[in-house]
Amino acid sequence: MSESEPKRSAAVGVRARARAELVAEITRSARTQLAEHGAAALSLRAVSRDLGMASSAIYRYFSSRDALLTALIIESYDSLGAACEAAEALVDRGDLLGRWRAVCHAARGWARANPHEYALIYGSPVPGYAAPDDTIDPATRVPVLLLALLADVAAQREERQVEPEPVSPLLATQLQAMRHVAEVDVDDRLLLEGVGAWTLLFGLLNFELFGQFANTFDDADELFGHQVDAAGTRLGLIPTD
Amino acid sequence: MSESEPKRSAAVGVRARARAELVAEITRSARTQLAEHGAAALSLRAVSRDLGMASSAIYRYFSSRDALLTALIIESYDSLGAACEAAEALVDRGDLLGRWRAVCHAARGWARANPHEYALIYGSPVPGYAAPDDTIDPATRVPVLLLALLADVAAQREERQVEPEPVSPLLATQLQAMRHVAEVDVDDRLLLEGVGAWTLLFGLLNFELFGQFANTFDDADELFGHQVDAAGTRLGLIPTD
DNA sequence: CGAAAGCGAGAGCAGTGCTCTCGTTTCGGA
DNA sequence: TCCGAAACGAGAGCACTGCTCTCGCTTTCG
Repeated sequence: MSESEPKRSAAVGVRARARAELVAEITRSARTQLAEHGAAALSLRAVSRDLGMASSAIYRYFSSRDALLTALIIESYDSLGAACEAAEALVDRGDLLGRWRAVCHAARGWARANPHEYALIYGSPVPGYAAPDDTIDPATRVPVLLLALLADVAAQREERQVEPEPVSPLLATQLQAMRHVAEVDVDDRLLLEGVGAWTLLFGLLNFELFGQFANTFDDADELFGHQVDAAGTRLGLIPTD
Repeated sequence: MSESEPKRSAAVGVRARARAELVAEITRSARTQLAEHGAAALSLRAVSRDLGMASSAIYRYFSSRDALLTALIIESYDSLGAACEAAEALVDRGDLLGRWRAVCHAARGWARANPHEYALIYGSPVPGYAAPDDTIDPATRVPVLLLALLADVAAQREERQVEPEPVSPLLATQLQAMRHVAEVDVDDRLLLEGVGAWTLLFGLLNFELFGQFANTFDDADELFGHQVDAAGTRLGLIPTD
């Protein structure tokens, strides 16, 4: 536990400290490269040149290019999640539609400001790439945020009677597992509507950022706002309360 | 295959014929590589080795790796479009929900059968890559198919009065441009609903194929069917007619 | 104090996209 | 029919990549 007798009390150890700093510097340089030229152009050698060290030295800190990419993926998920959470937290808790809108527009704002990071996490995965377990937690931040919102929707309209959606055993199990992730209680119907809204949100972002809207909705501001509001209506969110 | 017609042969030219064949062989080999290892692993040198020719010779037929990729993109769009069109054509014209379902499930079937091709056209684009004009036409096959479906929806329910959706001038212009692509007449409200359905469809496919549903909807069959039917309901499609 | 582990540099390997040159083959106009 | 021009394939070469291995040096720790 405690090293209570360091002769020369060198805190955490000069080597460990240097290591942490170098890991941070490497990811910082890599993040810059990612933002400027995209994940495909991320080069370990370019990072090493940027830091003035031999390319082989990078491997003391990241076992492979994929490992570095994984670190960037985690950072990106966290960055997006933080942006959405921050925007949503600013809205009055009772304004459910406002909270939904805030999440959507924050996600879009982040994606447009960081297109390469967005493509890294929501675009085509690298062929041989298997997402390590470290990535699934940050990846769930936005879904968890939406699940909490759904729970508040369910709570707010609890007096109204909703007839249950008939779902198959498999789908029911999957929905139950989804509830378990965020520890919320939402009926099947609303949960399915939420999955649809979540999917639509990132479908819109994919189309806009990956060029599928090109030549038609080059300016997707209003289309996005309309679709988000329509999805909000489907979730039972009403303008003011 | 008789070469006893010197005039015809001369007209086509042995060299032009060889060229066309080689272009076809190169794309065939490249398509195999793409299907097996993904776009990132597509190597001009590997293609040249596969065909038993020097790597530099490839450049007589494709000016760059990107040019080859563009050919594969066009092929993929056409393949997906053809699959959807074929499936949709099998359904009775009056069964609008059936046609919508057919398109969606055909798209999903194609995407799952050709995941790398799907990632190539609906995943993150190559950073410096600008889609040539040749690609936009094949890319519109599925949207055009859906627009035709929407037009039939509008025609079938023409008696029912729909109050117009208030849209801004910009959005109205964009929707008008969209109508122009497929030469159909669909009111703003239905058109917006159609864009949402189209976006949701590929949002679902992206999530499923790119791993966002992992650990939750590993088997997305029923979720997909449910979301597709829900979108169909929103479009005003009813089970049977 | 001395062995062990961590570290950085450099050389090297196999692979990539792409360019250039150099003979050869084919085409098309005179 | 002939001959210059264009198309072509092969090979060498350049600059770059991820990654491995070895070799000294330094920090750590028993």
